[in-house]
Amino acid sequence: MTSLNPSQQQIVEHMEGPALVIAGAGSGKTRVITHRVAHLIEKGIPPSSIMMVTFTNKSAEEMLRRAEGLIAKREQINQIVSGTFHSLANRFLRRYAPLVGHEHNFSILDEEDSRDVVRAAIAECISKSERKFPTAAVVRNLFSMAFNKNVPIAQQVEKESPWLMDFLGELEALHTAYGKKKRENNAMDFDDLLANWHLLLTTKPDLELAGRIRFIMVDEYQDTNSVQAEIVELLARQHRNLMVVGDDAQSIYGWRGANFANILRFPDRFGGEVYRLEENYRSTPNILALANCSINNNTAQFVKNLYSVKPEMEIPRVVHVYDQQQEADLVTDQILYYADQDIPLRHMGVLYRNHMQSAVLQLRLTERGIPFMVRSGIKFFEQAHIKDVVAFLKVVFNPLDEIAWLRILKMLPGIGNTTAQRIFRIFREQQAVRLSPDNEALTKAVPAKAREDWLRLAETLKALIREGVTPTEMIDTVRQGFYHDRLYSSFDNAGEREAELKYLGEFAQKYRSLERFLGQLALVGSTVVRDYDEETQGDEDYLTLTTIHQAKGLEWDVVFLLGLAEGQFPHARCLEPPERLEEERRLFYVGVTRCKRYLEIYVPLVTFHNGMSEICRASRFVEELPEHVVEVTKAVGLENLQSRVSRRRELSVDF
DNA sequence: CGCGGAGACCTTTTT
DNA sequence: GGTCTCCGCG
Repeated sequence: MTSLNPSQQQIVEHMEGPALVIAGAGSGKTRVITHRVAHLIEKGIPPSSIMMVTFTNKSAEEMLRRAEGLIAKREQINQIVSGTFHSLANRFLRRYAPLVGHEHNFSILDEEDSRDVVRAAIAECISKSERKFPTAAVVRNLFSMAFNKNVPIAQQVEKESPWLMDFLGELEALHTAYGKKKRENNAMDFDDLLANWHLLLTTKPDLELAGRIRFIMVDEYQDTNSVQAEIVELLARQHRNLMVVGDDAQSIYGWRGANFANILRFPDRFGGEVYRLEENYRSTPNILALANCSINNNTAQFVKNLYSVKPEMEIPRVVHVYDQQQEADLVTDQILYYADQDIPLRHMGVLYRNHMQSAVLQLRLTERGIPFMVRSGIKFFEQAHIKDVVAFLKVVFNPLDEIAWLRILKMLPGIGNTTAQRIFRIFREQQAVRLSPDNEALTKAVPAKAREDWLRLAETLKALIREGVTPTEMIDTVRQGFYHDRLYSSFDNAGEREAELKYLGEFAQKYRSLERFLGQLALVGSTVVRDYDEETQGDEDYLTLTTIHQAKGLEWDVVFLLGLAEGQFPHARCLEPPERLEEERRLFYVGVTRCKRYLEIYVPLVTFHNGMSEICRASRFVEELPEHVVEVTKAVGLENLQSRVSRRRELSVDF
């Protein structure tokens, strides 16, 4: 599609007031937004007064990439206020942090860091009682859920985790302690970014951002939670030029508080035009038929009439396979088959429900020499050695970052949790000391065993705080100096890890300031995954592997959907209540509608569960499809497998 | 108080 | 298969 159709054009030219765009998969949602932004700029609206916001990093990247294709002037693109809610919150708060009780150089806690802070708070304020207190992970998750749904802790516990009712008092005390600790450490977690942004917009409506933004475009509006929706409303309060775009059928973040009722409420709250886009430009009619049949099994879905403008093509395939190994084999074969048909690898995507489902395939692809890029999986920047080195940069940036300090201190032999905390406390009391640990009071707290390494640490830190040191230089300094021995003594694959640290240094070259680099790492980096194939560089052709959640907004000619087994997809935890299951079905819908031409769905007979193989049934999402929309095949040798599997199971042989 | 080993426990999806 | 927790030794 090269030009806009009339209904898209109409939306693009919609100049004033609120507008809601309800648009099906493949109907050009993001396209409408980017064209509209280009249109506004053409009309002379300053780019710096236009905001494009969305929920995930991937869609934010995609949005900006597409805008680049439409707007000639580089500096105009750079001026557009564009990103995820979290990245925009970060930008805004860097400037105004003192108004919410933080310094400008606040740290951003990732999920693991947050858990550590919660753990520390538990240790401090909950006495070891007879009762077994929930783990830090459970507590943190609870806090986050309550925030995302915008309800008090008590209500969240009562509704979703009644087994924690006994701990209600402790949990509330802990929540306070957690907040206090974050303030002491000059740190915000992901939720605080939004909460504080929201707070500023409410209490200081005259701050720069809200007034300057005249046009707001929100993509994937069905994925916003109530806090995000309110932020948008507050930003648009003055000029009311708010356009939200979404598709209730693609709402897949309900589990973290997203509420597609936000879409429904929009006309009541804002009024304005409602547009619908139902023409699908992406998929063949055969794929859409499958998608429509599937989504019609949802009762809480608005009927949508997606129709394709493309000619009929191949029927989507459902392939029954034995297990993940065979699945990986067959998918690899098919990838090579399509490659022979002159379909480049970059037009093929492999999608799955959870990261682990891709592990076997990654191995197979490597063996067969197919270059690929994992868009989501093992989180590269969250591995221990990466975090170890980054901790040094964090304390340079924010000397109050307790988590990072403790991490560093505990690397010294003879220093464990207790000593590390004692040292940190002394350090914090003597604010003036800042980054020079070769200080008397501190040195006294260091056990003799660690004395030598302590001096080396002091030296390293001194080198890092010199004026004008770039993030890359810092990383290299730590890697070659202080961290080198530790790396080789504590990991058996130290060589590999060192190579990854070198890569981290290269990655950091894009960032001159520590603030930008650390921000990137915390907000975007956690999902950036390094390409596994070393040769996958630059413009080389590679296959994409991704979770369905992160595939939203993307499209491929060939799509492989893996692991359509009951319990995996839909996931065992999402069978109840019905809303959960319907969200899973929407997830399937999202996966299917990523595909332009050739869709292959794989159904394994055996899956892994708790380290054991288990027979499972085909996913209901496949079973409930009418015969005419798919072509079902069984992998070679599968005919007798059912009985073979049952027999093995009786003998309880592990296979 | 650090540290290593043994055992329990969970392993959805994202910022 | 990997992380988190607990326990006992030095």
